[in-house]
Amino acid sequence: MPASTKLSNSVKALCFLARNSSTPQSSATISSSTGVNASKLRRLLADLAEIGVVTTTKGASGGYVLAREPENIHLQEIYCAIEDRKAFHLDVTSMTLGQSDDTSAINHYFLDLFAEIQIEIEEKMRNLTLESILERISQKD
Amino acid sequence: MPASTKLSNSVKALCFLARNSSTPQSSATISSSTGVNASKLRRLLADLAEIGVVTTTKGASGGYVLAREPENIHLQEIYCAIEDRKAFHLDVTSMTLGQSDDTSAINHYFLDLFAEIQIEIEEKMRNLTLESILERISQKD
DNA sequence: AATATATGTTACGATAACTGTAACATATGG
DNA sequence: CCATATGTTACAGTTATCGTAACATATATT
Repeated sequence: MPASTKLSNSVKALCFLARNSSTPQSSATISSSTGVNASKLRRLLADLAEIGVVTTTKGASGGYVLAREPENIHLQEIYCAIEDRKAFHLDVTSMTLGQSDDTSAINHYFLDLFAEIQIEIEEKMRNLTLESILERISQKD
Repeated sequence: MPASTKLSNSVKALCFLARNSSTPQSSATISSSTGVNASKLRRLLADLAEIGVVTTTKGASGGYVLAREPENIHLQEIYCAIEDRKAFHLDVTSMTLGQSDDTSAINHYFLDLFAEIQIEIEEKMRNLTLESILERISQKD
């Protein structure tokens, strides 16, 4: 799953949990409401459990519960938890041997540039909380 | 080709042209120096010719020449010329029918967010000229 | 005018990524 | 003991990417 899809799918699940916080919600329940495949949800929520965004309980009447208030959950930590490969797919073709110095210098240049952009994106996401997203999606225009 | 790869490949070609500006350079020549496939170079350079960044001449001893000074060429226009599909691959899974309002609202939320990020990236690239890249890659640390 | 050279464009097979789903081990409440 | 849920792995179908080849078009050069 691309980083962006994982991120939006995670937020879909977390928003559902925020709105159904009285009892644990199973991946099947979340799936039928959000439309995201249950297996994929489990994979994402397992990662989010590791960083303490949700708590999980197995067995009958188990499921997922939001572990923190929505205002204390921000996109950046979600992104970091679910994303293994670095970056938003801003890749430069891997350097091949025997090319000119310029070519590898330019590769480095763009790797640096993309890393910089990556940091700015994460900085932006650090200021976006689940709370703010819930507010935003609640107001119908 | 992903946008980021197209961009770096374009810059590789343009840097080569900037450093060999006395005569037209063929795609084959640029390819052997940069390591980028000649066909792909022609595809990219054809787009760059349309926006007047390079001029092309066909036939014997023809090829590509930089049409402007490197300080008047910036990354944003290169990016826009070569990129057909929008955005740096910050996609949200296409919305499926029959899902909850929240789900589609969240899709919209991320589409907006990614569009915003996209604009910021382009803004950043507008300030990066070919000249500045040439300077940067010339200084060996 | 003929020819070699170069661009512009399309097509194609091979490789890799993504999608959706299934399957199953592990754990736990009733 | 068993139904239910998570955690994890695997797999086939589809889609995207990659590198390359091929060829039509155009044009210097001889």
